[in-house]
Amino acid sequence: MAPVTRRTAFPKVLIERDSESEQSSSEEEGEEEEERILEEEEEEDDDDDDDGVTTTSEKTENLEVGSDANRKGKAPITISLKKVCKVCKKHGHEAGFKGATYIDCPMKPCFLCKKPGHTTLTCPHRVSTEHGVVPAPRKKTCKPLEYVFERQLRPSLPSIKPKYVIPDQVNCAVIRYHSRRVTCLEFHPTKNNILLSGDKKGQLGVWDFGKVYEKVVYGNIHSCLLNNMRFNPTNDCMVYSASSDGTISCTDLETGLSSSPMNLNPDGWQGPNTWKMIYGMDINCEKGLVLVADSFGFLYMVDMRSNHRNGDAILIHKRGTKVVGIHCNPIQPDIVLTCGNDHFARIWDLRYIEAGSSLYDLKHNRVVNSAYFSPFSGTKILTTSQDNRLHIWDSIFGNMDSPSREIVHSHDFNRHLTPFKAEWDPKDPSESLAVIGRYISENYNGAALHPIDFIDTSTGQLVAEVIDPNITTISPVNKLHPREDILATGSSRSLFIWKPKEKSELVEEKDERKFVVCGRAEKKRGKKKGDISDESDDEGLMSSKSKKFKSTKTKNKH
DNA sequence: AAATGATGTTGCC
DNA sequence: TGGCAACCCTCATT
Repeated sequence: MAPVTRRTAFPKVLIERDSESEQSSSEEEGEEEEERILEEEEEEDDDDDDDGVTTTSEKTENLEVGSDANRKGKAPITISLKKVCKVCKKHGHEAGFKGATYIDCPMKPCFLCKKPGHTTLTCPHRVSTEHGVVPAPRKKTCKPLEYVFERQLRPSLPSIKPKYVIPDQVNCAVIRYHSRRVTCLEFHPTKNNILLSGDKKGQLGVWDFGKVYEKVVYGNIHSCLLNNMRFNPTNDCMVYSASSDGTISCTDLETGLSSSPMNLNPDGWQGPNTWKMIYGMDINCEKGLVLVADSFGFLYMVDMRSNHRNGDAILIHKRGTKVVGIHCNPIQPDIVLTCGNDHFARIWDLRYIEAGSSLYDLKHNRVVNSAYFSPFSGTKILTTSQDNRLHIWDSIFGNMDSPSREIVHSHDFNRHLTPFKAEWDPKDPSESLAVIGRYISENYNGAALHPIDFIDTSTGQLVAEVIDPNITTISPVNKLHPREDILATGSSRSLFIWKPKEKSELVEEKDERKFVVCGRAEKKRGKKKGDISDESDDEGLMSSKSKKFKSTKTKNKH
């Protein structure tokens, strides 16, 4: 199945319920113009605001609003003839959704690439994703050749770069499984159909998506944000979890019992200046250590045999700043990658670690949400930064002074979302495919949807953008299965399992997807639009799907 | 259907 | 250094 690319995606999806939805299609934009009643005259702002920004068509629109208001004869106080921008509060333009397309405030820098002078709609990185790719100084061209070189170093690589298999069809889902938004996901290391999920409330979910209906939620392990989970590499049923409550928990999935090998807030709440939160966590299996970092820049270690803290805390990032990620190198687990709010990702050698002993400091312009070594060789590093860029460092073909590639991508989250993290496909032998949810929405035939992007980090190209018309919320949490072609997504409070569509194309009328609805959503079954729980909606999904299949081949290049 | 609140990072003073 | 306001394409609830 040829993966879809941006701008050509899903042109044939028909969202049948959309006629009754709240967003008007682009033809109906006119009715969204509003009369603004203001208490003061704004006449003199006219020239300032319009300078170089407002187009003549906008002025015409303003006139129409005014005359429209006059016609209706509503003018109790003063009617401004202008639009007011919600973003910059200035007059003469508006920002916000027009149908399913968001119009940026022209006074602000581009929401995607953060550069001034244009808006997201006209951003070069949006029109062609390859504009977002900045090649390394020592890595100019010759992509196939690079692959040959890389193969010489790593003979296990297949002789031809394999084609990516993209899980792009929702196979099953648990709707509103958690009572708060999902914060992290983890597949079981040996049982292929078990997915663990953590949420903002600290609850741990265990879902058998093979049976779909089999699910458990543990509510008493943590008291707030469950930020990270790792399985004990020597014992499949033990899971370590890190939380903003300052504890590390170790939970036995067979008995449901958990212990707390570490608590960084033993004296309870003494105010925000002392409350420690744990975000980053990873396991060094060679040493049998759980590595953990807090929100004040310190690293801790927990011995897995004794289940007790080991040694002193070590300052690894700027004092007082949050460390959000830890990752041990897959080949040499003593080499550790950390990242945090001090705008750095840092590489350490666990054998000689002390404050300031980092081997490399990888500078970013903003907070670094995540940093991961590539899954097989560990020679590449993929980071996600709040400057709306993915960075790839390549220790063989590049150097560590600057990233060998920067890819502009919208993942600049607001505070209410779980941070986006680009993650490697653990099955891709070429160590180039990565998955990450997209913040900014795209207009897909009248629906504003937030896709999940598959990016070839070696070229910067968008390999696929995955959507389902029923997932209207942003999907910041994504995990690719370690062995199967499966993607798990956490979007708001729901979980989704995606599989490739090649099989469903053969049996297109037989939809085997299953949905389970939890919590309060059940009361609203069949009433609320966008709820994929009830049967009529599911049929709607199927019909839209089959229509999509019948016309997949048409390409309308933008 | 508009208002509300939860809430993290940043930059300015 | 700390306090505070601004940020502004969320989501679910009332």
